[in-house]
This record gives sequence, C-alpha cells and structure tokens, in this order.
Amino acid sequence: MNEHSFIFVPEMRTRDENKEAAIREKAMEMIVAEGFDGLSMQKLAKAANVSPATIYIYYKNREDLLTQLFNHVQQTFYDVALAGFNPDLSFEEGLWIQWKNRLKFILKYPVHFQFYEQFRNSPCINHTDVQLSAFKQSMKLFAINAMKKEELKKMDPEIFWSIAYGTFYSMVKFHLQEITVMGNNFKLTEVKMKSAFEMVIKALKP
Amino acid sequence: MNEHSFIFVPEMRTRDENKEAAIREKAMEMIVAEGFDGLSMQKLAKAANVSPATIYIYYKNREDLLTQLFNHVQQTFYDVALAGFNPDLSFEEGLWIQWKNRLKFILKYPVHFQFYEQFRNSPCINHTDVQLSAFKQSMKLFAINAMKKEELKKMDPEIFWSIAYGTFYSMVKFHLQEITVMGNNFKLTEVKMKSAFEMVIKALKP
DNA sequence: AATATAAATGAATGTTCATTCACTTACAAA
DNA sequence: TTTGTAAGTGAATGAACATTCATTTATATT
Repeated sequence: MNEHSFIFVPEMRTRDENKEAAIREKAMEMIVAEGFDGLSMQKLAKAANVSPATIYIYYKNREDLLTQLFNHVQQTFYDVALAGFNPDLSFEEGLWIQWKNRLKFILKYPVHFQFYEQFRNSPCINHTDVQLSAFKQSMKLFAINAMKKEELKKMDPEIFWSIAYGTFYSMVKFHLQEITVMGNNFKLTEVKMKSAFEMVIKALKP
Repeated sequence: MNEHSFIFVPEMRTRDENKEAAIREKAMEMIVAEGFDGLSMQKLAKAANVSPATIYIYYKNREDLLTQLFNHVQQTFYDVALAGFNPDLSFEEGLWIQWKNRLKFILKYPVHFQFYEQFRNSPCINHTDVQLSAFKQSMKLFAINAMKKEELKKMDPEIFWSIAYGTFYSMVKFHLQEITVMGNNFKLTEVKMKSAFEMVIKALKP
C-alpha cells in the first residue's frame, strides 16, 4: 500500500456474509421455538456452525444481538409494507394494499414475524428507541389525508389503528396459531381477508 | 388421634397463604419487568422473602411455576369476564358487557394481564393444554345465538372474534404501552371505548 | 510469493442458574 | 405439654451461562 495515499485500504480477510445470515436466522428460529430464555450463545453458535467468539464479531453482546435482530426484521417489514403504497392513495385502496403487503410479509417470513411479536410483547422493547420513522410518518399521513378527503370518519388515531389493523393482526395470529398448534383448519385466504376487510371499511366510513 | 378413625387427620404445620401469594405476585412482576429470562428462582426467592427451596414446595419446578401462574391468571380473568354475562343476552348488550368486564380486569390487574400476553406470545403456550373451557364455550354460544337471532351478521368465527375483540385488545395495548413507555397522553376512558364499540357494532350488524 | 490485516476459532473463566438435601420450626391434635 | 407432620430453610452441587483471549486462518493488496 502506498504510504502517501489518503484513503485507507486495509488488506484483510473479508467477512463471510453467510455466517452473519446463519447466526441471524438460527437465533430467530431458536427464540420462536424455545423463547428468549431458550437462546444461549453457545447453543446458537453450535446451531449456526460457528464459534461462540464469532458471534461477538458481529454483535457486541447478547442484548445487542436481540435489538439488531429486531431492527433487521423491522426494516424488512417496512420495505415490504411500503411497496406500491403512498399516503395519497384513496383510503380503501391504500388500506387494502397495506393488508395485502403485511400478509405477504407474514406468510413469507413467519419466523421473523413471530420473533417480532414476541419481542414487542416483552420488556426487551423498552431497551429499543421507539423512533418516529419515515414508515410511521407515512402511515400517519395516510390516515390524515383520508380524513381530510372524507373517505374516513374523523376519529382518534388509536381508534383508527385498532379497527383498521387490530382486526388484521388478530386474524393473522389466529392463522399462525392454527398452523403451529393443531391441524390447520383455518386457511387464511385472500377471500377471507377481503370479507373481513369489507366489514372494517363499513365501520370506518363516515 | 383415634387409631380406629377412617378419616386421616394429619397433625401438621399449616401453609402460609401469604407466602404463596408473594411468590406468585413477585414472579409476575419480575417477568413483566425483565422478561422470562429475567426470572431466576434465587432472585424470585429473595424478592418474595423466602428460601429458594420453599418455592419447590408450591411448584414442582420452574416450568410448573410458569404454567400455574398462567392458569391462575386465566381463572381470575374468566371469573371477571363472566360477571353479569350470559350467552342469551342481546348481541349489543352482551358484547358491551364483555368489553367492560375485560377492561375492568386489565385495569385492576395490569401486571397479570401483561404477564398473560407475554406468555401467550411465547412458546410456553405450547406446553399448556388449550382446552375448550366453559368460558370459551360460553363465548362461542353467544356468537352463535346472536347470528341465529340475526343481531349479528353471519361470518366465520375467526372474523367475528378479530373484529369484536381484536379491536378491543389493540386499544388496550395502546393504552398500556403509553403508560409504561412515555407520558400518558392516551387515556382509555369508557367514552373512548364506547365510540370504538359503536363502530365495531356497525361492522358486525347484518 | 510475501505481507498485513481482520476474520474466525476453541478452550478457558468466573458467574449465575435450577434444583436438592439434611436440617429446623411451627402448629393442630392428643 | 407432648408429639407427629408438613412447612420452611440455608448451604451446597453440578450444569449451563455470557464473555474473553491467545492463536490460527484466509484474503486483498503489494
């Protein structure tokens, strides 16, 4: 390396991206299967075919691992949920896109979603900065726009959120419980979703 | 004791009910504050002012402790939720009683409720027999009756449950998050509940 | 081919864990 | 007051835990 160069170009071994992904995926699988207390660094290392010390190259410690997992899942979720969406869409079209996008995410990454839900329902969430992201601002703006256009009844934001999405997530959890705990006789088809959606719209219209 | 008596009447020291309650309450507090991995038997013993060995008089082991806690909370919840309710009530009155009863339970026992939710969102739930209790049968019958009387639109049970209660629990969780994480600017008044309730009824009527 | 760098490691460390056990204490009945 | 019983205990045990560290390994540049 030229000793006069301004840009520092290290000569080094490169990180194995597969290792990082393996650690991440195995960690979430273990947590979903056995809970937070079922995740130990040594068991995780073994499951990911990695030395315990390797985990500490990627993550400062156990807590950092958990919060980074959470942020990673959240980012993926945001990306999927925003596809084809913008806050100026008509209320009915926009909300339906949200339902479809969110369902797509959950069915594509069921383990990620279950980890996310477990995390959100645990005290871990208090160690994470709840920031007003671009995603949340977009969701908020969408509701405000819809109320201005009188496509959506005026109401407190919590009430809007609870009817519009509380219903959705309740159905999704029904579905995930069925497929993990008993013989799945509750299929979450788009038809079934649409039927619930129509009723939600009825509640929310002015 | 008469050596010929048929009934066995032991001469013994009696259990201290306070100890059992202390263990139960402290355990839930610790879990809600620090998660399942924050609950250790030795820390719990110290918090409940009891020897670690004492816990094992009341509970077979750690897992048994958790499931017994869950069942205890669930029983309390069932009792509160069924007060003044029966499945033959008119749909609107019956559902509103459910909302009020459930809210009463949550506001009276917020720690119990948060423990319950954390448990339900964790893999622990898979080690518990999900049985069709009298409570669940009562809830089911109520919905069936309401559909027969045409006070409630005919729909899949999951959809009914998700609209009728998913909305409710979503609002409640909003409330609990606000009071624990930031300055509470979302007051969960009965007025606010009633306003959401009216909208839910609009969605559910035939 | 040589080199410098960070990736990756396995073994080791000290701590905390769930659980047990030999023992003491309190009490209801006799 | 005595006594049998279960309640209740503190200290001990071995396993599992998170984390660290002295090395080794792979690789991008020279």
